[in-house]
Amino acid sequence: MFSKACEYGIKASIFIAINSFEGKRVSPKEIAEEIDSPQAFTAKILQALVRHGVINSVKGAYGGFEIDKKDIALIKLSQIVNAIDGDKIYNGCGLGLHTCDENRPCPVHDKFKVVRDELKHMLEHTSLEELALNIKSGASFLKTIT
Amino acid sequence: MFSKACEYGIKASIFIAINSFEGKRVSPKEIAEEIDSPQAFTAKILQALVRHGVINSVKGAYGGFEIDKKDIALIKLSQIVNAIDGDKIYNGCGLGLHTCDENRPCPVHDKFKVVRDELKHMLEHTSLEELALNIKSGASFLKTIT
DNA sequence: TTTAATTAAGACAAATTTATCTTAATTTAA
DNA sequence: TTAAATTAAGATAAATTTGTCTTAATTAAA
Repeated sequence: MFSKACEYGIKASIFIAINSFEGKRVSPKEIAEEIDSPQAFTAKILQALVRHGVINSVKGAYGGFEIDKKDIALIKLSQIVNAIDGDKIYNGCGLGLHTCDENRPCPVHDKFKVVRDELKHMLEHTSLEELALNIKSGASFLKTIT
Repeated sequence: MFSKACEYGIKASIFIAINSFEGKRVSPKEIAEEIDSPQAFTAKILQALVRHGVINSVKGAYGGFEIDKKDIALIKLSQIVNAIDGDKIYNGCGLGLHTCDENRPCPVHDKFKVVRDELKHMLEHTSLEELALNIKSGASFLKTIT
């Protein structure tokens, strides 16, 4: 469903959010350890999230990645997915037709639309805040137990 | 959402079904032309569909691919997707965790479940027959206009 | 039985995604 | 101002997916 890059991006954003609640910046190393992802690849994804304004980076000593506390509740999964995978999840045809719309639909256009609308709704209504709070409370987890 | 292989597999199956209604077998060449896909790659996917019993192949002169008429209404999209992409669409964790269940869910487990269940339901309740009939009636299309 | 037509299979190649490594640029603090 | 700590960027490599090509195996019909 999502690319690996997107999976890492979501998990990294959650971990950054958790730490930003406490005013702490985190490094790619910490992030990669906490979400069980390849560090250098994760760093690339963080760069993309910074470019898209989802997270902030501070260079130099005592630097790291962070998210403005007041933004955490406003950031939706859709923004993270969009920053990394683009909008193909919204606009792409289920069967890969270049143009697929009501006028000239692919065979699964209507059926696919229901599923995609559900996905879209989920992404647009799920905030980083609620995901981060669930991790903090122990209701969900960022990686498999070692 | 689906792999290219899966997209081609679905479109190919629909085209084969349409022709099987009329008792005609079709070749990989015809199929690839009709669904606008790379021929040799499509042939590989057809082999997988044959191995999984979704379609039949007949070698030699006057051979080609076909589907038993009586099966067309019974074949569901889920069988095609499963033959090509496996069951990861059903069992995989939205964030790639190796184990993700009610006991130890990933951050999007519940939210993702709703979307995946919708997709699963769609795939399991959409028959090759209805997709093929919609193409025949001109209500949907297998490729973009040239 | 032979030939022509066809799918099957496997080796290969290209493109994309995932992952790593090295160096540059920036920033804070001493 | 210098040094240390950090992210940014770009080159490279590995893995996977997508796509191609050649040859083998099979089959129907003449």
